Amino acid sequence: MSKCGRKKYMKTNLRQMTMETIDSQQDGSLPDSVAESESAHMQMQTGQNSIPTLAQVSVAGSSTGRGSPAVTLVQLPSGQTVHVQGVIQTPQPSVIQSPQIQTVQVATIAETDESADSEGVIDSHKRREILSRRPSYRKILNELSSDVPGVPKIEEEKSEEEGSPPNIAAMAVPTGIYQTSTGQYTATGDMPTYQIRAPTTALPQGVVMAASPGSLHSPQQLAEEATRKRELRLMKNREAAKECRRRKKEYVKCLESRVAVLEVQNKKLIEELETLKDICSPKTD
DNA sequence: GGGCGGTCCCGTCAGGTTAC
DNA sequence: GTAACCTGACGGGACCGCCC
Repeated sequence: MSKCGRKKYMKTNLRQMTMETIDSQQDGSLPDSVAESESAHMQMQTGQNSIPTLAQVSVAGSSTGRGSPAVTLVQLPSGQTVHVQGVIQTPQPSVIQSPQIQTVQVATIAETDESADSEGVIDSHKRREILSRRPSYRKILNELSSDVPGVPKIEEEKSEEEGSPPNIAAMAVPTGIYQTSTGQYTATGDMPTYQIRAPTTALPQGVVMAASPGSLHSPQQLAEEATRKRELRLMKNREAAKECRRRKKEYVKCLESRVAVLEVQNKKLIEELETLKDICSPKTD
């Protein structure tokens, strides 16, 4: 396999992994609505399907308020009711909660309502859903940031006329944003290069933004105009690609931190389950 | 030192999405 | 309807570490 072939193979794998992560969250495996079924969630998280129903769990009241700890009423087999403060305190939106979820839900409703539709139409819709592009990283993260205080908001890119000089790739990168799980980005290799690198994207000095089409007469002028337009388009696309990659990095980093949080939550839930088991189990003296 | 694998970043293209 | 924007995919270069 050639080098490029390898790279594509790895890139494809990475993409698949990312999409699998997204899928696994979109299919409801994350505690988006813990308050709805905490007992079921506990079993799901621990993977112990054989555990008999030890106690009936209900959540008292606090599911609507963000930040307020949920008090869980645990009804023991003996009839005794125990107040347990849950580990999960707020229904937290998934990191990749996005309009796409809504789209799928709408599609589901539509399918239900219009059950007389032909399967072909439904299939084409489903295919469309599957193939449709995800919302942009900025959109996803900005929606997140509006829900979750800890999530940084991706800044709107400032246009050159109002922002930094165009020949400096000044990006509002939070400290440590490039630190991945492997820590490779923290090395002094790539980051400074990324920030300091003088862009090769600046338009040639002679390139004017646009000439009025009416003033173009000769084929040479038309060709020059076409060249200018192409260079302008390439330059914009270059910048857009950079910005897109930056957002993607931020998005991935956000996912990673989300995973870390969920792992901690999961661990606490397991501990809580063990505690409840101890409480509920008959004492063998 | 040179080859090789792994990783990262970049520019470009193509095609989908969005805004007007 | 279309220009502008966004992003996946591709090809390529650079860098680093390992092995011979």
